[in-house]
Amino acid sequence: MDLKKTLNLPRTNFPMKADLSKREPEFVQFWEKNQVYKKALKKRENGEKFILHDGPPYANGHIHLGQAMNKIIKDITVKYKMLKNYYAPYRPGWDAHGMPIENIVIKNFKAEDDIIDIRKSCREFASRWVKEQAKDFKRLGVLGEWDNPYVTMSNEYEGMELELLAEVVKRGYVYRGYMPVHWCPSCETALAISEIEYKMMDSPSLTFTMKGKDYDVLVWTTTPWTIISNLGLAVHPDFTYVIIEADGSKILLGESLLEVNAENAGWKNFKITEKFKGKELEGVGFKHPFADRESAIHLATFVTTDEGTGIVHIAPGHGREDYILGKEVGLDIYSPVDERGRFTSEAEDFEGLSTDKASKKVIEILKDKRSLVHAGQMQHNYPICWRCKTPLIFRATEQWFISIDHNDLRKKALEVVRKSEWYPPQSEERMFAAVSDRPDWCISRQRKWGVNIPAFFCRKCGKAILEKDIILKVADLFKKKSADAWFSAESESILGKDFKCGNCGASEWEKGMDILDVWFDSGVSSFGALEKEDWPANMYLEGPDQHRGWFNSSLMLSLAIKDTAPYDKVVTHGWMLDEEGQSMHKSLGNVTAPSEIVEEFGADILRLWISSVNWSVDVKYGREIMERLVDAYRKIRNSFKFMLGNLGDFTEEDRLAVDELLPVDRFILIKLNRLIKEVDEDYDSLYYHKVYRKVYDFIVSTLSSFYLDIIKDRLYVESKKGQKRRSAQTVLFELTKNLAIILSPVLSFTTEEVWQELFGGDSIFLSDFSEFKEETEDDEKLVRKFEKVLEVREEFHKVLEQAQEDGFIGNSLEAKVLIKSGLKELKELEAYLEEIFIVSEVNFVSEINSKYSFVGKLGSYGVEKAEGGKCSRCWMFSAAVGKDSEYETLCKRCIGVIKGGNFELEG
RNA sequence: GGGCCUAUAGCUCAGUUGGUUAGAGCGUUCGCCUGAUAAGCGAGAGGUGAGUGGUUCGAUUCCACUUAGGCCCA
Repeated sequence: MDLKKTLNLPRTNFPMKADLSKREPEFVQFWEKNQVYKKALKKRENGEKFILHDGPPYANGHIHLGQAMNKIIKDITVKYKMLKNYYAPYRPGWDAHGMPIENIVIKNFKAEDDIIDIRKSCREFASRWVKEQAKDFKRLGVLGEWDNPYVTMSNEYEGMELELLAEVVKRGYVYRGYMPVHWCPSCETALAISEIEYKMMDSPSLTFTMKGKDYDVLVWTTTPWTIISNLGLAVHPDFTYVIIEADGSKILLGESLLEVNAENAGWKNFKITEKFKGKELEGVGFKHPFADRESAIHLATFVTTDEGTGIVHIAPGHGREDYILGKEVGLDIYSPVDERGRFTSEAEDFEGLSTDKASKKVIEILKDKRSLVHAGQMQHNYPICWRCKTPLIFRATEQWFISIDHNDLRKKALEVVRKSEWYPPQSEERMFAAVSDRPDWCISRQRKWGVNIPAFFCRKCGKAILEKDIILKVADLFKKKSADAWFSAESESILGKDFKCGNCGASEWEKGMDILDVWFDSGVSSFGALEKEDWPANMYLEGPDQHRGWFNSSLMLSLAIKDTAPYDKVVTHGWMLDEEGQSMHKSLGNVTAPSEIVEEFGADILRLWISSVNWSVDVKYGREIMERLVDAYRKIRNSFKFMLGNLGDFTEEDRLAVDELLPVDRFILIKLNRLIKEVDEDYDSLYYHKVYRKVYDFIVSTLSSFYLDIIKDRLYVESKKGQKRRSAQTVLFELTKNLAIILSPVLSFTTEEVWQELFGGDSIFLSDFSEFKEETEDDEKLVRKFEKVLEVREEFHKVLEQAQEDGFIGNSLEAKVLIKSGLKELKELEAYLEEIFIVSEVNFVSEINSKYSFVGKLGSYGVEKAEGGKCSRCWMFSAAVGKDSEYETLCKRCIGVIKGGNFELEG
């Protein structure tokens, strides 16, 4: 008889080779076909709600790694909550309006083309990428309402957005302001904060004097053209200023900047004649270097002594701080520059000049007037347009703003920040700072692709109106026909025939052509995407840039509209970096696309990686990291394969009761139980890398290198349906089932595969998260006992290793072990020590004289050759081998199994 | 320049209120097995805790500065 065939060797269809990139799409189909997302929701429809509101990615290309990470973390979170029987819907969204799309699309159009055609093209472009990205995300295993996402360009959304704008207007937050904004003279538009880049550039750096009654003042600027609009000067109230006499002039400047300016100016002999505190200078007036007016000194704490003269030139139309100070002290907002960056007739002599040319002319004039003291160059981090890379100017324009301080909005927002939950905790400070510092929100854009602001302008006097009732009318229109309807709408039909200008009484109106800032689009997403009863969301989960972005815009609009925050908890993950810790940039060539990873390794590896890192800080991606993950994945997969292989003849009904289990089997169940508890808590705390670490270590240390190794003997050799084997199988069943469940939020594909192999039928996501069972005192005792014995095992391994390296023995079954130890735990488990050590015999002795020995902390150990013959079936050595006349090569145990017919022939 | 953050073995992570020789897993090296086999088991090597200075009897842990890097802002 071929004895090998009488063994119960593992058998399973679960392949060792995962072939993830090929087989994962089949599971995506399986989930879709079986409507797993819907069923999973339905199952928990009466459960407590957990609403994770999706921040909309921008629909202009395939997803990048950061977005993949974001969606995977969300998916893990939602799936965990789902398994815990929360009602946890996940409705993805997309941001579809905005400049990047417009810029790409517009390349196919000419200047004279119809805006409706351009917008149609934008819409098509965005639709296409919404579909592509949905595919990308689904491929990652993300479950959600993919057939019903919210998209900011849908008619419904565009209409809703205007309804909310109407509410914001009604509540008095929106004003028409004349304020300096970053302006791109090339694109002829105001830019949002997020549309500005910075670049080191050469700037002029000049100092010039302005004449006063008793002394002159030395002023510094890096933008000479703004001197045209100079209306004031600023000093720091606490700095010390001096008047010096140099080359026959009396000049005021900051004391700490005296030396550097003296050197620049080439003053040979100078002396300080007077000293002031900045605050003593308030109100002192100086003549503009060439215009016929005076500029007075004001106090401002933004003045620094890093560079310049300590005296800052103020042009309220061309700088934010200048504007704020100007407003405070009552200066005009003077900005004689048109949309192309050219001076208007208001600027008289400079009319028609670009800012660059005006700068040159200003310098010439200063020279002529002997006002220029020093002209140099400096490197400056200068704002440029993200699209055309042209340097930006600050230009005061008429724009629509949301007042951040109206109705105590900022104060309320800061209170809400304190009340909301932030993870990681430092995120709260960051958000607090972002809300504290933000200026009023400029919500209008001079672009084509977006939701139009339904403002009207009086043709006679230019008065602008933006009123609630009118907006609501237009909102209805948008809901039916999309925002495109704005272009064909007749002013008269919206406003009514006799709508008169409150200012001049005229009744002819022109539609405004501005669109809303895209941050307004996404800022109202909580209203657009969530059912009323799901509002506010339990959680927002985005990258760190959203403190200034979506976390902020969403908060402001929710407070303005509903007086409450849109979220209870805000979770931030880190930024995606390359192997060296540098951020990924196309220009650096260190970008990795998620599709590359999915193609080469599989989505489950990507998911495993995300789960393995502490994503609350920045995350590094690299080749070695992935290779380690692949190794880890294989270990996990093979362990499942081994367990499934040994469950081929086992079903739930074959399970033994806990009190029928062998001690080591019970021990493992208790360890599994503890693991479940810890992992549950770690999921709940968002410590996903701890989940990974604990489960993986459990599989590696507790299972693979210990438990699975030692029970092979029982599984393979013992009676097929005997208690010893069933005891181990019972535990294998619990391990397989529960490890699959607790890993399913992470390894969604592989655990589904395991689940189907184990049970077949419904998806793993329709099951429940494993429950922790309270431990008894007996359990604790048993664990302590085994943990002691495991330490002994480790010590014993050292001597076994010596014997094997020396070639004294090969397989550990060739060994007989001598132990000298008084440890009571060891004695108590004496009957199981052969199994635990995987040797043929264990004897307790009072002295060890073996050639191979080791003295450990818990005992001394010796290894000798096992006595008796080797059983050709179970490979253990025993004196009984050869005693049976019928089965000469078998041991007593195996003879019993064979004679009793307690096996099935394999193969 | 400002705000917030990161820095522990090749990699990913632990290190509880400052207290013995800083741990784990992977990888690597060496060995065993060949009944989980493009698998399994064991043992060994590997860290000036980014750097400098300070507080302290004592610092990976607290403070300051520096360096490198990240996000946001100017």
